[in-house]
Amino acid sequence: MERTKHRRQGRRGYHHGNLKEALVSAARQLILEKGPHGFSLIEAARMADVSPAAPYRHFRDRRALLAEIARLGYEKFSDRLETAWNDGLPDPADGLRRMGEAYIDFALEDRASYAAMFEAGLTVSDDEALKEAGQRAYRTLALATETLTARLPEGQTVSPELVFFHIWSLTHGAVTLFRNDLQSRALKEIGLSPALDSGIEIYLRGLGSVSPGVDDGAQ
Amino acid sequence: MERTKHRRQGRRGYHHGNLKEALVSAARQLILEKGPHGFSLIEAARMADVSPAAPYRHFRDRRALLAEIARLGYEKFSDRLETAWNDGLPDPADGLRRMGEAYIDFALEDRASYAAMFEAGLTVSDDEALKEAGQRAYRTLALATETLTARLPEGQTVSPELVFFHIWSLTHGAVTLFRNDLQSRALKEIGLSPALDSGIEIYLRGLGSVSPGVDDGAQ
DNA sequence: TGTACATCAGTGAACGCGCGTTCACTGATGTAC
DNA sequence: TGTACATCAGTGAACGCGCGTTCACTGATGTAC
Repeated sequence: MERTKHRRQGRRGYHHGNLKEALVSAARQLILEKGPHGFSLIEAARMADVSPAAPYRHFRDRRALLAEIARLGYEKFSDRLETAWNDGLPDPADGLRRMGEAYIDFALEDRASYAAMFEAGLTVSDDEALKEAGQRAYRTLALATETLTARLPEGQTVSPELVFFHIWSLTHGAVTLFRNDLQSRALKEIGLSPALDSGIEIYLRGLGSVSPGVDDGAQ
Repeated sequence: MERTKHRRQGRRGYHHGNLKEALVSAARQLILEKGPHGFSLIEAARMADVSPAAPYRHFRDRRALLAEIARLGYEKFSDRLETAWNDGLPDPADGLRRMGEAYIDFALEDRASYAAMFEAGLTVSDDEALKEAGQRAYRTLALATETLTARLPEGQTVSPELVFFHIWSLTHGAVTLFRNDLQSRALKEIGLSPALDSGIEIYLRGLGSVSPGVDDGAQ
């Protein structure tokens, strides 16, 4: 088995067929195992049962593959966030809560993409398409917080940028700490999503967009 | 100059004198430039003007040097947090605010150590001393949130672990996003410390430990 | 339907590189007497 | 104060490794006629 090296186990022959996707998926798996800094193009090629030179037919270099994974991640991420936001209906606070959940779901389901997006050290200048995909996600998050702050009760004025920063920090931080096992046993049992949710709840109450002491924030 | 390689420019001769510290400090600089995954033992040795084998007189391997940096970082971090907390006087909320600032200050002043502590992928099982240093910082943070939740007004009950998680997530997330340039121009001008501070303020208000609408939380 | 040919998507060998680590060694230092 | 010697903290050469990337090449595919 091992010695009949090219006996098309999954391959169609000389041409792979959809090597690009196969490399992306192999890379994702490697990132999962070793982090975005540990993954290697050669190993991804090996996983796709292809020579080390083959990836260069589809990606300029190592970073380009990483950037592609990040880009695809941002697109999927944006889709989910937009769906969750649902134009802020019936209430911006509800939308925000749903986005928090969607954020967490994505980060946990697709750890590899999330890592490529936020831990790979890619820069906006790396890739135009990546930049645009990132901006789309950014705009979605920003829209939500702007809507929320615009509808705050009178007397309450907080800069939307600040609210954006707070909520995103809380969410991103929660994901990071949770993934790195930097939290208590008690918290593990509660689970990430409810733990973050209660944090957003408390924050929104502090903001004044939810009546204090009331669980369901629709008003 | 360049060719008279060993004409003691900072070196005392065959023996370095305090190579261990020199390596730690060189490694910190490298981590700053390339991140904890990019630093190499050989390059640190080169910076300390020493042969590639020399570090092995002081560190078991590459990870051990990284772990030492993380350990030293945790100690300094804990010192600062404990000072900031000041036994929760005059008020736990004040202590928490000061800790937030101390946290940010440390993370910004000593980016390299912070990266070694939270981004190097070191595990608790890597090193007993590292584990203990980390636990000390952890306990300090936990003590603060426990004290805070214990003194919450009647009717307000939130698990201390949750509060711990929220505040730490917010803080860690803020640091991470800020350092990775993932925030708006407006926010950069405000600065990290005030931006986080206002986030903690809002959260505490939501918790009920600060009267709503009042800036100074002493009651 | 068959053939010539351009193009595409692979191969596999090779390169140079920097790395982590080991090894036998040796110069410097400190201590016992 | 001087000497013998153990120990410490370096040297420098070498190893094997996996990596990113390039190159001339070639098999497979699709298209024009």
